[in-house]
Amino acid sequence: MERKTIQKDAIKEAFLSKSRPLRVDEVLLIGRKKVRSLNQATVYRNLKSLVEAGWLKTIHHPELGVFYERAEQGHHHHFHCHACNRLFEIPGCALRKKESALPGFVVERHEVFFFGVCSSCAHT
Amino acid sequence: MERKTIQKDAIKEAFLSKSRPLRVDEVLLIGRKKVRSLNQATVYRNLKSLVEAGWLKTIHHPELGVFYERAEQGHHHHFHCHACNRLFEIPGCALRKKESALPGFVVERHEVFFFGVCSSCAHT
DNA sequence: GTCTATGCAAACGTTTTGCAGTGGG
DNA sequence: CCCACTGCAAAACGTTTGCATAGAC
Repeated sequence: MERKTIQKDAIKEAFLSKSRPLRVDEVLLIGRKKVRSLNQATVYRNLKSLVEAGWLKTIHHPELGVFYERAEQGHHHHFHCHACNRLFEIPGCALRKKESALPGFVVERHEVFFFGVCSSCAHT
Repeated sequence: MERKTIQKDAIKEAFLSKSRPLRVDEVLLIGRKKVRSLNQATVYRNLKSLVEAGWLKTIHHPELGVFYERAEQGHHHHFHCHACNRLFEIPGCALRKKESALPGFVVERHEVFFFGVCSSCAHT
C-alpha cells in the first residue's frame, strides 16, 4: 500500500540532515533542494503519514506553531529562548508523576514547554 | 484611554459566569447573549487587551488551539480528556525546577499539558 | 466634540481538499 | 496496468486589519 517516493525520501532526509525540530516551511525548503517540484500539499500529507507511522513526532510550540522532529530521540521537553528565538531540547523529564494528575485520572501523555533565555544569551 | 464598553463587559462576564477556560468562539457565543451585535473582531481585540491588562491568561492547547482563562487563578496546568473532550485544571505544579533547564539557562515561564482519560470516563 | 472602540468586510497565513495526471509496484 | 501519490488550485480555517461610524467621556 505504502509507496516509496522520492518526495517522501527528500522529506525524511531533511530531518536526518538537520538534528533539530523543523517547521513545515523549512521541510519544504530543504526538501526542494532534492526534489525541485516538491509541493507543500505533499509535505503536509507526508508529515502526517510519517507521524502516523511513528517516524516523526509533532511539537506544538505555543507561540511559533507546529514543529516536527524524529520520534527516535525519546521523551524530552523543549525550551524556547525569546532572545535568540531558537528552540532547544531539554533531555529527560522534570515532571513528578504523582503530582501530575487528579485522583482517578489517567495520564497517557504530556507536553512541557519552557520559555526564557538560553545560556549564551544570558551571558551577554 | 481605556474606555468601558458593554462589549468588554459582556466578554468579562462570560469568564465570570463559566469557571473554565473558554475558546474565542465560546466567548463570542456567550457574549452575544448580552450584546446581540457582538462581533468576532471585537472579541479578538478585547481578549488581546485583557491579556495585556493581566486580566486573562492565554492557554495554548496543542490540539484544540487557543483558550483563555482568568489570570487570577494562579499557576496551574491543564488536562485534556480525549474521551469526553473536556479541559480540566490541575492545581499546583508538578515540575522539578532543578531538572527543568540546562546549565546557564534561565527559565521564566513554562506550560504543561496532560492528555489522558479523566476519572469519570475511566470508570465506565 | 473628540477620539477610542466597534461592526463589517476584506485580507492574511496556514492547513486541507478535490481533481486530473504521474509514476511506483 | 492499477491505484497510491503528486502537483495544482481552490477552499477552509482561525485570526488580523482598514475603514467608516457609533458611542464613551
